[in-house]
Amino acid sequence: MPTHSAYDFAAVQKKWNEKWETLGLARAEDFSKKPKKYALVELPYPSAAGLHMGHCWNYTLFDAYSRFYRLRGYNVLYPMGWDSFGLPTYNHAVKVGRDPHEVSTENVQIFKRQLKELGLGFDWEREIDTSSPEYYRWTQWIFIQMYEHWYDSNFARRDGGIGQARPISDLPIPAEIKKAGLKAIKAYQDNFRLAFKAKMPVAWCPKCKTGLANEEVLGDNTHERCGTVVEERELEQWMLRITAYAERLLADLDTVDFPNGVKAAQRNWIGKKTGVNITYQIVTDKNEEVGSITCFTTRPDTNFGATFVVVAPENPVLKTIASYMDKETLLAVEEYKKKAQSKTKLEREAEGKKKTGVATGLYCLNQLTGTKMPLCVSDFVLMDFGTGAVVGVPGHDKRDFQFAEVMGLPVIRVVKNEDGDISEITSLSQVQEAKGTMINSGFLDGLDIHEATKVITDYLEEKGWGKKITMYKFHDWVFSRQHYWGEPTPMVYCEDCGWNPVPMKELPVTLPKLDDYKMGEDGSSPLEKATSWIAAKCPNCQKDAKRETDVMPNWAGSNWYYLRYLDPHNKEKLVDFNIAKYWMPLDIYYGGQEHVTLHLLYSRFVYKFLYDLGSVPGAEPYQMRRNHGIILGPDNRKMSKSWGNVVNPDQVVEKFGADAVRLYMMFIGPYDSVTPWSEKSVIGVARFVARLHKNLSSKIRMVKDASGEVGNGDTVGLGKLKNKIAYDVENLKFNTVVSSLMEFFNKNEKANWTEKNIEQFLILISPFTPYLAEELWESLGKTGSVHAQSLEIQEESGQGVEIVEIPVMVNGKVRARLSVSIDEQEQKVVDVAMTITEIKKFLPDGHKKVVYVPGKAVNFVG
RNA sequence: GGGCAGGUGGUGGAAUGGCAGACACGGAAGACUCAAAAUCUUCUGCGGGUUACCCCCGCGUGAGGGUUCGACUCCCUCUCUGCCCACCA
Repeated sequence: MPTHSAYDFAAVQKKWNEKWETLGLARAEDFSKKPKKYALVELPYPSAAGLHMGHCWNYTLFDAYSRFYRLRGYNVLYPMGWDSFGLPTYNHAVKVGRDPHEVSTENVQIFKRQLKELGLGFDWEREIDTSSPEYYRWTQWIFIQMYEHWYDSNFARRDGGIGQARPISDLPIPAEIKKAGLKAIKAYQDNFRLAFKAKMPVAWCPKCKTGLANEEVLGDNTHERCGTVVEERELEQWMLRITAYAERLLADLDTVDFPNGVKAAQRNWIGKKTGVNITYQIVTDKNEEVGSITCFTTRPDTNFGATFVVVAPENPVLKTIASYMDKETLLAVEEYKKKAQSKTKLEREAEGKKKTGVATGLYCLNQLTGTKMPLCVSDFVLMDFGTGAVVGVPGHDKRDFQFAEVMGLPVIRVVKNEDGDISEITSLSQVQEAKGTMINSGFLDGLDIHEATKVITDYLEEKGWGKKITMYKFHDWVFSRQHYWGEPTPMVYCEDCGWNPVPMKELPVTLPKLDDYKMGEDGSSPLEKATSWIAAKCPNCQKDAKRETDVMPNWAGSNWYYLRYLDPHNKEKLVDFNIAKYWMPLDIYYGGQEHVTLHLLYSRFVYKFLYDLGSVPGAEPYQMRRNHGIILGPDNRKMSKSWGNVVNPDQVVEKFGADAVRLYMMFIGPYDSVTPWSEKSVIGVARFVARLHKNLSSKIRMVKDASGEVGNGDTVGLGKLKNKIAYDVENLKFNTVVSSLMEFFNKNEKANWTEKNIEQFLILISPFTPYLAEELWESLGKTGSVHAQSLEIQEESGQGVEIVEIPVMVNGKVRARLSVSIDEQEQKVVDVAMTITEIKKFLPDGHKKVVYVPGKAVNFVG
């Protein structure tokens, strides 16, 4: 029931939803001569629960944005699609015993209905669905391209940069490999392919029964989707060599307009560090040499203070020296290994304070000092960073100090603090990590630590003890999932020929329908039971072979979807190059903070790869990125079923009308804020919509009765309002768009409006309240849709003399106001200002100075 | 531990270095009504003065300093909150 007026918004919405369906108002035109604008919101994951408020918020803001730019004469592309592969749909389908294809199709229908009922004008002719074979054919194509390319980091690129993906056939093969035959050549090539298979320890979710990428495992060691504590398993997995693109992913961040936080997060995620790999010989207590260990360090300057070496329990070096360790020690190492693999966040935090470890009984030789450093094992050293081994400098690294304390290892000071302190280091608080000059360090003594780092690095390289190295924190991307609802990996395994890609003309490899979609109890994919689907011919020798049963992760389809909107029905190519050239890069990409290191980084990688292939026109897909905020529940907590504070979009649209909900989405706060839903505030904008309807309806009646002659045109500032809103929309300040509209209407509600004023006002509000504007446009007797009009915005310049009211201040305190022409002479303004009674009252007898800023302020200083 | 973003009324939030608190919610009073809802009108940062009224004065954007004729805005120090990453060598 509408509660605020006689405005029957439900009927109006129904009427226009039906009419708009056929008009194609949001159609974007390839190669149009109008300026293009490609605005993208992250495509949703369609779930049975329907849209949540966050979707409504994001999509409404950019619907308004798109409509506004269309009115301003832009060729706007604002598309929508479905990221429909993924675990939630699969899990839901299995739970209710149905085919995920059907469940997914139904969910899409729910979403589409809801989007339309909010008046969101997407270009539906470009709709895509990542789980449709026509779409994932190209996801598979990208995978095969990666398989058939390697990264030549010395290749001179056409844009002047260094490093490019090249066909695997261009990979130089060493002579001895060539001699060894085809199998050896293939094995060699496999080491360089951008998509390759490798045995990897992989996080395994026992609930979802699938392997996960590191990125899908949260800090507390749980699966981000279901919250289950993950285990670790070794599996043969497809990997994508994203690390090959690390430098370009870093460097090109400078060329795009992303928020600082996003750039910082990506840099941090890539985690580039330069340092030195130092190799130490491992010796027994009888100085028998039994092996060697390489440690990565960013602080070689402190190496004179090194007193021990610690390796991760998983470090393979331990196997090679196992025969020199006693049984007890080996058992202890095994314990640490298990612990390292199943630690929760709480356990890690507890151990952050107290470290434990075990000494192997072996030693590493510090060539600098000639001392024997005990070789220890501890789980505070991580296998997946650096070399999985650390040289311990307890005097100048807090973790090393804690470890030394527990293990009773010596602490040597090699850096003099800035305050000159050179006392013995006996407590954690004395451990100085960042500043100082070298002491007790032979030829380094007296050098600043940064200078010392350079000197020692060169020295170590010269001696052959160490090697300068650049390290990255992130890893190649595990691209296999052991479940059903994803893109089949288009690879076939032949006993004789090994892995080969499915020929292009046979794509897509479609996901087979099954009788039973449940996971096997051992965690095997239901696809493994699809024997007739698995059976394939080897693309190379035509013998019987088997399909890959692992599917791709849910990021696979969403990595490149924005390209398919450009050319969604192309059967020959992923996207036509010239169409891509017209639309790319995206003008703005609006999405969630949670995607900045996953989707946003990986999709940049995929785009760069496609750029190397010559399939797309530029090196970066997103010219501008903005992150959306979060709408909390009315109780200021994150909306969640468990709190019972979820606000349902359907219900609020029914209660307040789509226009009011849209306006509230704009009005709720800055586009990137975290702010609670407040039904009280919805009432405010609903009142405004009702007032607009009532008041403008009667104005329209008056104008029509008097044949357009009644208005005397005393509307104040419609031109200024247009400029203000244009500025606000450009800067995504949607909340002040609404307040400006309210302010204008409050001022002019009772004025007489000319027909022209009403017309212009309706066009102006149409992006924000599309139904109301269209309805009133019709009752004004206008032909065509209000959304197909153009909005004239006058530039500020050339308007003649502008009068502004400026504050007149005495000693910085406002005492009066004064209306002046913006280009009035200073002396004249000051003279007038001095005659104001208020000013005379406060002006000291002999004021020293007057500051006049034209159009801004006058300030008398005493 | 690192990174990023913030701190403005009772609430959500406005403010290219130039009138702090726009706009809205909530609240108060009044109009309409048998009454209520809805709607409309006026007031609403804090403290004080004059309080018959117009008004007048002081204080105020997390704290402290700095730059400036002038600072919510720029700089420094500190503090608190939120988010992200984190035994990253």
